[in-house]
Amino acid sequence: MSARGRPRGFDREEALKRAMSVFWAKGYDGASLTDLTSAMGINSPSLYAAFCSKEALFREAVELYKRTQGTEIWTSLDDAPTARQAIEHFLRKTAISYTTPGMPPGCLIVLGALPESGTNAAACAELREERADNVEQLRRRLERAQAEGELPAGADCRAIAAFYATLQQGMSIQARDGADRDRLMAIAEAGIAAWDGLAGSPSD
Amino acid sequence: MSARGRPRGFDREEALKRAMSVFWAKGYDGASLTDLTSAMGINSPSLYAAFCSKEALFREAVELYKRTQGTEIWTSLDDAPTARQAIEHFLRKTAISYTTPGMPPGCLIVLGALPESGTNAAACAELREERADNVEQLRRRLERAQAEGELPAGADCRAIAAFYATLQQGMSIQARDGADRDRLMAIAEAGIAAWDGLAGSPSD
DNA sequence: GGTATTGTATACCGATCAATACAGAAAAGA
DNA sequence: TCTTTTCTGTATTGATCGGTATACAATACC
Repeated sequence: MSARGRPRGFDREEALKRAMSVFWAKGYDGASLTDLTSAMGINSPSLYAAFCSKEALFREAVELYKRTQGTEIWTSLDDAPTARQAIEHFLRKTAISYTTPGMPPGCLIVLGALPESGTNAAACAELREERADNVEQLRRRLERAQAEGELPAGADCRAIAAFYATLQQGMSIQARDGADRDRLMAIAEAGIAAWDGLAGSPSD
Repeated sequence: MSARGRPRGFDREEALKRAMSVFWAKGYDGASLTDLTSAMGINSPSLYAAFCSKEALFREAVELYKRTQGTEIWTSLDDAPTARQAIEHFLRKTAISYTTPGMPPGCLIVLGALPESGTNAAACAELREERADNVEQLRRRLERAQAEGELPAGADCRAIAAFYATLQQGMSIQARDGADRDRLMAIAEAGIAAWDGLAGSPSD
């Protein structure tokens, strides 16, 4: 690696981690450069030299978030032997992840940038795509269960996937509103109790 | 009425209606005074003379929203003869209200101001209280059903209420993400299909 | 008409926004 | 040592933020 010139005086990964926390807590628009730089312990020129722009920094923060936060929510989807167990893990891990001590409540992907809410067209579009991806992951797991005979052929996997994704997104708002882990877990358990009604009798 | 002085040159109610639309579409922080005044067709001094401040205008906009938008969602709660039918109406009216043509998708109460997301401590607190009120309304209806014997004595009304409120809040995000009425209705139907699992076997 | 009262339009306030110009500091290569 | 390269701190950019001072216009009361 060509390490010409003055070496960087801060840990890029650590600074990114702190930027992620700020975006997570305040959203893209709510996180000012002053918020970011003071949390990262650097000045704005250093931020722009290392991350190009607020938007690029946000993109990297989202990548870091996906890589490090609540990963078990999605890995357990495919690992669980049945779709029912997959959904159980999905909801319970969500309840736990959204109330991690020392971390902002709720999910960066869900709360980080609502569409049409600000100047952040790119950030909005990126998060919306992530959310759409999440619904797809759920749908694929349910269709697998359908192929394996766990779900009846008539089950509307698309609707059930949207249902659980919607519930999870609502849990972000609940967490942000102050719901503690027990309260979130009770919602998760209700979602699990809902499974039989959904898997058994698909809506017409 | 003391109509001393120069009469107001615009319709206050109409201007408030337009302000509500702007807040609804962009949220408290996302709605700039320029957005508001240009939508309302007035200049900022007129806005401040009529509504005192952005925060007070937002408060009035929220009141107007509660008074005019999706009222059937909540009136049908008490009107429906059974809790099951109440929840059916609740979810279906939500799907319809959140995708009203010509109106911003989703709900102002849910999307208007996320906690910790900006400079709007008062606006956040107000909306959070509204959301908590909504959960309470659901809980009261379920407890009534419990008293009437529709729900078993062991049912966790608080958890079921939180579950449906959470689902509804998630539907706001789905709507804002572009889900059309059919898609939202499919989620609502899934929520209805979930009822039996919830009402029959309360989570331990 | 004259005065008091109230609304409107223009132009502006200090603060903050995201983003940079610039100069000095710290390293590598010659 | 000297040049080149890159990073850092200070100070600043133009734009926009929510909110107003001021002058003028339009009405009611007298």
